[in-house]
Amino acid sequence: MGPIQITETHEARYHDQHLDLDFEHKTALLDTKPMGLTRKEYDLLALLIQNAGEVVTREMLLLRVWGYSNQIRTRTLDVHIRRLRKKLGEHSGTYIETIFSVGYRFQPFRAPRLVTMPAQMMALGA
Amino acid sequence: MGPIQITETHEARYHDQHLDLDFEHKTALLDTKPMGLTRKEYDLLALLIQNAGEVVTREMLLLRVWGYSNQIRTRTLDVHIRRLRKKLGEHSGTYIETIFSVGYRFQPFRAPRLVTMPAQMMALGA
DNA sequence: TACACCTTTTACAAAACTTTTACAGAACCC
DNA sequence: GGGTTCTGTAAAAGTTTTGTAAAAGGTGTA
Repeated sequence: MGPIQITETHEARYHDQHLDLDFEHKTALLDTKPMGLTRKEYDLLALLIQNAGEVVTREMLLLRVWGYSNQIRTRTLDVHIRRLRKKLGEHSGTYIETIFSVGYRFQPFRAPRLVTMPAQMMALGA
Repeated sequence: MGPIQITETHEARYHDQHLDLDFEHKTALLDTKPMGLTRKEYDLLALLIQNAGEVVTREMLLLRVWGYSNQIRTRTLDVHIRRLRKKLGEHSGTYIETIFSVGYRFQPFRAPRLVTMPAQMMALGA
């Protein structure tokens, strides 16, 4: 397999049907209304969005948002995720996905979405 | 930010008519849909695929996926194989082969299947 | 200092995942 | 065929991880 070219483009904004982030001004709008995110909440959401579609590990989130190096045991990430989801309201389930024992993933809004079912349901052939 | 050059030394992906594994991102797609594998399920499938066409012994699987050294009696490998087969759906028979008293073998899709031979002879490379 | 607001921890509940158990069925060997 | 060993399977039991509410701890500011 040959060399891979990755071109990193740092978009200045994220935009979809409901959500707008301006990374330069650090503002977040949900259905045109300011989300009222705190600093940490914004940082967390921004990092997830900048990796939209990919899993971001807990380790990475704790490192990049909190500056925590490995092996620190804390639930603060979970609490912030919860508050983010709350502020995302009815869309939270559409946007922020939990990857068990790994981290979280932001999925851009685009209905209909590919299913990501809990593994056990899949195992049961649901 | 400019382009980044990454030179791959090992295969980073497996791909055939139905199945796609990205070993770097640890994702598995079956007919373009996420398989929803758990960590152990993924590790198991990845190890089999990385030895596609060859028998991987129970001993090796238990060592590499579970860290179990020899002489541990457990059925967890069998249970995980079963769950993998379930998630592989209709293709499971095509992909995962049981080698009696030896282990399992992953066969890439469309690989011509060798004639059924007493399993142990095959395992010995007969 | 007192207040308002944000962050982190604590403690427990709930969910997801893994392993064991128990037995049925298949493969193997005479 | 009959005995033995191994694998397939469902379900129970066990473990780990995440979700949540509430309390405690910080930080900035009037």
